[in-house]
Amino acid sequence: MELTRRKKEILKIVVEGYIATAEPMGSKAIVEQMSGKISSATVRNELADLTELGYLEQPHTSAGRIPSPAGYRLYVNELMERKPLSAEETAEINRSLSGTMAGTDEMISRAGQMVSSIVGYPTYTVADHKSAATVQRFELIAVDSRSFIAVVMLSDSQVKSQLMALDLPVEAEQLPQLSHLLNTHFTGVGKAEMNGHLMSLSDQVDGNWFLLLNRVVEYAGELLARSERQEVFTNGASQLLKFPEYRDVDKAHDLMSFMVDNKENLPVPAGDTPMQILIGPENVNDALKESSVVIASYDIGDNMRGLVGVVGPTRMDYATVAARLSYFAESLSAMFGKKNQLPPKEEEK
Amino acid sequence: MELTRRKKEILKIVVEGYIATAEPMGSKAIVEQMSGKISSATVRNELADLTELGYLEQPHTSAGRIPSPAGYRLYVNELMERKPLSAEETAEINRSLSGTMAGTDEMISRAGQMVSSIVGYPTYTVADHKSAATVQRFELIAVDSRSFIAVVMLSDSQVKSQLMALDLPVEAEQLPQLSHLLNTHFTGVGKAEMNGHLMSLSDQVDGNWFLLLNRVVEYAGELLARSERQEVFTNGASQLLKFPEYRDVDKAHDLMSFMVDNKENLPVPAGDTPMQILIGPENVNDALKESSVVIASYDIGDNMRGLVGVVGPTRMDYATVAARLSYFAESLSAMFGKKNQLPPKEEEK
DNA sequence: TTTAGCACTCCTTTTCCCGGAGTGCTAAAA
DNA sequence: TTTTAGCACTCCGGGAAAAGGAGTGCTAAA
Repeated sequence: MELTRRKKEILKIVVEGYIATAEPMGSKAIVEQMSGKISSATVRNELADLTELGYLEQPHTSAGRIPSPAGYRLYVNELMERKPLSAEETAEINRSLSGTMAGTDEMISRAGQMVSSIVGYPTYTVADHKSAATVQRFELIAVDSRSFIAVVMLSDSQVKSQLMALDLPVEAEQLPQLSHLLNTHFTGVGKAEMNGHLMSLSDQVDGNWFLLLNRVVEYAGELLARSERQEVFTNGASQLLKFPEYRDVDKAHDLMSFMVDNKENLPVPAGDTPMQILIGPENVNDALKESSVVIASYDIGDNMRGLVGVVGPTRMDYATVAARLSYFAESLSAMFGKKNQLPPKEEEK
Repeated sequence: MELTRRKKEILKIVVEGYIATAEPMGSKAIVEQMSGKISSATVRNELADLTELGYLEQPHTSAGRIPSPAGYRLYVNELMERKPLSAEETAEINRSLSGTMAGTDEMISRAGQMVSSIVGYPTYTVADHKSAATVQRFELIAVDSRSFIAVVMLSDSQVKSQLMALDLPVEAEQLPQLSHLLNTHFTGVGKAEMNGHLMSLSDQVDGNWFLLLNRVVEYAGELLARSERQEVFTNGASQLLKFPEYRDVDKAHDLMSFMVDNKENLPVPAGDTPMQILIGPENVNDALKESSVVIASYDIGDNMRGLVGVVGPTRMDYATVAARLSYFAESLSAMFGKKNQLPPKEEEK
C-alpha cells in the first residue's frame, strides 16, 4: 500500500529534522515545518499511522518520533533530494584532486582523507582488482658491484622498484641476461605458479644466479600478494566523536576499533552499482548494526575499481553525503581515465 | 634535599598504584603494599610531606593522593625499573618485524602500528632526514611507443618509479641519451636548483625532449619534496578511549584530532638522545599538556633517523612503554643496518 | 618518632520530587 | 469521514536533599 502524499511529507520532515538535531520530533515542531497548514492533532494521527506501519519509532511513550531503519530506507529511496554542492565545495574538491600526481594507491588513500574532511564522517577506501594481477615486465638496473635495482611492472600498470643488496658480486653485463630470463619465465604468471617455475629453473642456472632470481621473484610475489590483499585504508575515525550517538565512549571505541582492526570486513558493494547505501541493521556486521554506510565506486583503468565508503550514525546526512560522494566518484573516474588511458581521439584524426 | 629512602618507596607505590588503577591512593592501600611494616598514620605523615614538597597532589581534601608531574618525573628519572619483556613479547616483536621486506617508509609506518598494538597506546612515526636528499641516479625504461618508466634512486637509497604516459611518441633509442642528460644535470642537486638547470637546458634540446625531461624532473622534485616533508604517521588513536582520563568525549576528541590534523606539531626529540620522556606540562603544545609522550629514535642508514612516539595520559605506564620502545628501537636499528649497509666483514677476510 | 583514635571534610551515589514535553483518546466541528 | 480542540496521562530529565563512605589531619599517648 502506497503512502499518501501527506504521510510522505511528514515522514520526510521527521527524518530531516532528526538528522539535523538528533532530537525526536514532536507533532508541534512538525506543524511549524508545514507552516501550519494542518493541526497538531491531525499530525499526531498521521504519526500514529506511520509508527504502526513501521516507519517511525518512539523512544518512549511521551517522546516524539524518530525514524526507524525502514523509515530511513524509504527516505533514501524516494524522498531524499540530493543536496547540491556549493560552488566553493566543487572548487575545493577540484583543487584538492588536482594537486598531486602520486602513485595509484597513495592517490586512493588520499582521496579517502579528502572525502572524510569534506563530508565530516570517517571514510574507508579500497582498490578492488577485478582479476588477479600478474607481472608484465621485469627490469634490472646495476648500481654497484654488490647491488642493483629491481623494477617490476604489474599488469595493472603499477610500477614498483626496490634496491637489492647482495652478498655476492654481480657483474653488470649479466643483468640483461637475468632480466631476460625473468621476463620469459615469470611474466603473465600468477603468484601461485611462480614458485614452480622457479624450481624448474634451479638446475638450469648457476647457483649465484639462482639466488638472485629467487630474490627478485620473491619481491614480485610480495607485490602481487599485496595488490591482491585489497588493502583497506581508513580515515578520520575520530570524527565519530562529534556525534551524540557516540558520546557513549564504549560505543565509539567499538566502532572505531572495528574500523581500524577489522577493516577487511567493512562492506564492499555487491554488483556494479555506482552507489550503495546500507542503513543500520542492513549491515551484515554486528559492529555496524547501529550505523550506516554509503559506498561509491569509481573506475581506475580497465581492471580496477576504487571504492570510497562513508561511515556514520544511522542518522547520517544521506542527502549531503550521497551528493558529495557521487561528485567525488565521477571526478576520480575522470582523473584516472585521463591518467592511464591513451590520449583521446584528437590525436587519431 | 634528597628524599629519604622511605619517602621514595612510598612515592613509587603511589605512582605505580595510580598508574595501575587510575584511582587516588590512600594511606591504607599503601600500608598493604608495604606489607604492614608501618602504620597508616605514619604513611599519612609522609604523604603530607611529599605533598608539601610538590611530588603528590590531592584531588580534594578527603581523597587519596595522586602523583604530580614532578612526582612522575622523579619516578621516571630515579625510581622506575623498566619492566622486562616476556619471552612471548620478544618473540612477537621479532616475528612481526621479520615478516616484511617492504620499502623504507612503509616499514616505518608499519613499525608504528606494531608498537601501538604491543604497548596499547597510540603512536606516531617520523623519518627524520639529517641532510637534504638529492637524486643519485635516473633511469628510463621504454614500455611502448607512448610510455616509459622513470626510475629515480635517491641519495638515501630509496628507489621510486612511475609509469609515464606521453602525448608524443618517443623512440626507445632516445631514452638512453635522455637518461644520460638527466644523470649529468640533475643528480646531486637539491630540489631548489633543479628548475634553474632545467631552464638552462631549454634551448639546448629539442622541444619534445624538453617536455619529457620536464616531466621526469618534476616527478623527481616531488619525490624530494616528499622526503623532506618528514611525513608523520599516526596509529591506533582509538586506543585512547580505553583510558578513563578520556572518558570525557571532548578531551578525547581534542587529542585525537590533534594527532591526526596537527601531526607535524607532535614532539620530536631535541638532540641525539635515544629516548625521551615528556610528562604533562613539559609538553610545549597545549593539546598535550595533560598527556605524556615517550619518544625513541633509531638509525636508518647513515643519513636518516627514525622516530617512534607513544602518546598517552600522564598516568602512562612508563616502565612498560620505555622497555618495549627501546627494544623496538634497537631491533629496528639492527634491521636497517643489516638491510642497507654492505654485508658484514665475514666477506672481507 | 611512631601509632591509635576520632572528628571532620567532601565526594559519590541514591532517592525523591517536580516540571514539561508529548502523547492518545474522546467528543465536537467541518 | 476527516479534522480539530481539549484533557488526562506518561515518562524523561534535572535539581535538591539525604545517605554513605573513604580518607584526611590532628591530638595525645606509646
